[in-house]
Amino acid sequence: MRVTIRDVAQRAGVSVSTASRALSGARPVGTELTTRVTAAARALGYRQNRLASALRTQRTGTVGMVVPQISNPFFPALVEAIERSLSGSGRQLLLCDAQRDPAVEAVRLQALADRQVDGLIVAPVSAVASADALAAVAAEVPVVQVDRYVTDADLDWVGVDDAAGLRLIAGHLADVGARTVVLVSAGSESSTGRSRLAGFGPAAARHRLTTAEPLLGEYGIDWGVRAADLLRARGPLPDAIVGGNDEIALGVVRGLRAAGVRVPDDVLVTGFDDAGFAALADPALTTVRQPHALIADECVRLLDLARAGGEQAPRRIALAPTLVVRASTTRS
Amino acid sequence: MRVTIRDVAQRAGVSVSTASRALSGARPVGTELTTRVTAAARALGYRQNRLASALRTQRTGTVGMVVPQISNPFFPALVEAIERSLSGSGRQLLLCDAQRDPAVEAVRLQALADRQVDGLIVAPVSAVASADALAAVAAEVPVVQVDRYVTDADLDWVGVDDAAGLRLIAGHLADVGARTVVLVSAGSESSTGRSRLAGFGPAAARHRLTTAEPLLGEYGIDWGVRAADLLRARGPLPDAIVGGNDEIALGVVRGLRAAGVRVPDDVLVTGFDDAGFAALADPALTTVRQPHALIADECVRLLDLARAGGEQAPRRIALAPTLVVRASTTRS
DNA sequence: CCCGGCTGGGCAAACGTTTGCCGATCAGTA
DNA sequence: TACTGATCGGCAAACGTTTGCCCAGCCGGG
Repeated sequence: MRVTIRDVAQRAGVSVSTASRALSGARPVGTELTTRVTAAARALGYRQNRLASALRTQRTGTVGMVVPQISNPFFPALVEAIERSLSGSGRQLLLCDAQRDPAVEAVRLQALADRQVDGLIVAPVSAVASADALAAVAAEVPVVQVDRYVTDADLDWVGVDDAAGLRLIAGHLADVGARTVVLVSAGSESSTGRSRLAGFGPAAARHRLTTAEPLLGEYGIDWGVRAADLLRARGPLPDAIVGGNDEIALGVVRGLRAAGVRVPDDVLVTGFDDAGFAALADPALTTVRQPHALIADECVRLLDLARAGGEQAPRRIALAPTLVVRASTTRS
Repeated sequence: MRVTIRDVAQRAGVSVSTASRALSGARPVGTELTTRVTAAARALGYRQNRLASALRTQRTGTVGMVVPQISNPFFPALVEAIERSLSGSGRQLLLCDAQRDPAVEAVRLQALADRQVDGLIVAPVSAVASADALAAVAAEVPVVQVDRYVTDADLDWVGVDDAAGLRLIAGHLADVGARTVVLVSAGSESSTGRSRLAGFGPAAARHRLTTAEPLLGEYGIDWGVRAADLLRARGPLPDAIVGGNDEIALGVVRGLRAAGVRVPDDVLVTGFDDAGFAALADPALTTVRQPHALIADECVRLLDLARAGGEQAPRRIALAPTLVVRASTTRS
């Protein structure tokens, strides 16, 4: 049988309420009693039953998170950052995987809400198919979207400033002498695909880069490989290929290589996200690093704000990324 | 105010206990009442408060997991598998990151125990420094170790059969004509380092491979790079280099490349784990794939067993890996 | 007609906390 | 001395469930 606050109170010779107050500091308790209670607690090895506490206070000290797929290397980094950001205030992360399926995602969201999490951080699987479940759960508990967002829902969002990232890339490519660039990215099912596409044109124009028609598929290495072929079939290659994320970029590199095109000697390639393997790939990938820690902090801050402040206009926070130059755009 | 079982009972015109029994099926309830209760629950959109339920039943339907570092690409795959395995029985995973620090790990373990998780799945940070905290928490809740284990604690463990993995690698290397091999792995702080070292010699001998003195450092790409240099300094390279995990192997490839040694043309390299980037690397890495799903299922099974069966001798379950042959050992 | 057993509904007590309220004690002031 | 207010301990009621126990009703057997 675990030791309860009742045992502590008994050993300290005080009432349960006094013990509770002495331990939690909810109200001042005489110094002598306080020491007696804390001594008793230590002696007995008392540790609070968070469940009972949560039932009473309506606060679990737990934040739920749902990611589309944890094995997608972008998310572990984010999870880690959020876990760290939360642990600063003694909270825990309850993590779920949506298995890339909006139906699974809906179940997970409900399960987390049933567990009375204090807040929910969600990277929605789909910009449209995830909307209903997200809206439903947002009615019960503060929700912050991260990385991706659903359309038609007035929910907070925190992510990277895609336009800024593309400006960084365009600037860098211009610096190393590229004149013509083409974007290979994901289509508009995901919000990031949409905004990276939107940001590309202006960024290129700003640095006087000539662009060709973008190739839009899906985030994934396979699409990158295929896009490389399509690109070669289209005629002479551009000076640089801008990948919508690191996986696409890596696929492009692989596809070009298979055809005897060398990176970076014949064509430059850039990624987006700075997922773990971007540095490990060969050639190491020039990319744009998402500010994980900042994103995480911002998510947590918005959750706290939502709890404190009640209803407000949804906030959309786009944080500035940084450029990471590696071998894939460095001519030796 | 959320709708409680009380509201459901009221609307159905029955007592709270009947409502509870009708919904949970804990005891048979007349068919008419059952339908009335379920109809009321649906109409009101009732969803059980898991906290209250857990407080009463002493079962949270939540399993805690602590990993050394979620951004280490091996763990997301494991987390995903375990999450999936648990969701089959309607349970949730409460994930924590130990930030590679036994002290943080201890805090996380306690925090999970305080939240009354039904079980704990832990990949200990350190074979020795993690032992005390793990033993302490194991006194309160069933614990299963995964991947790594601590010495001097009688706790269940589930992981991969390192010896079998090395036999697969040795056999494959012998098949492709290698005669001399050397192991580059991690030292004995981690249990896997120890057992992979132990398995290497016999596996090589079985396939009549000549071995040289192993190089032992730590899991990580940097050590691989350094080891490649050490190896070259030592004299003529072996036919094949066996990495203790994929990161080391990739580091070795990089180190060799930098010195103008080609993989696989000049020397073969293998990894271990089949982390996500192993397939993405260039050359794609021949490696041994951990059976994530099996490991996950086994962890969950052991936890359930521990809850049901009470105290028993600790079980150590080593599951057979499979060989994945890729470019790093394929001479064209 | 009586009795025993079974079915199924409801009361109320838990689970381990927190907290509103009451009242006791004590110091300070008139 | 009496009164006021502040300080602080304790009682007991919550939080939302589940479940042990009791009891009513009913059926079948003797």
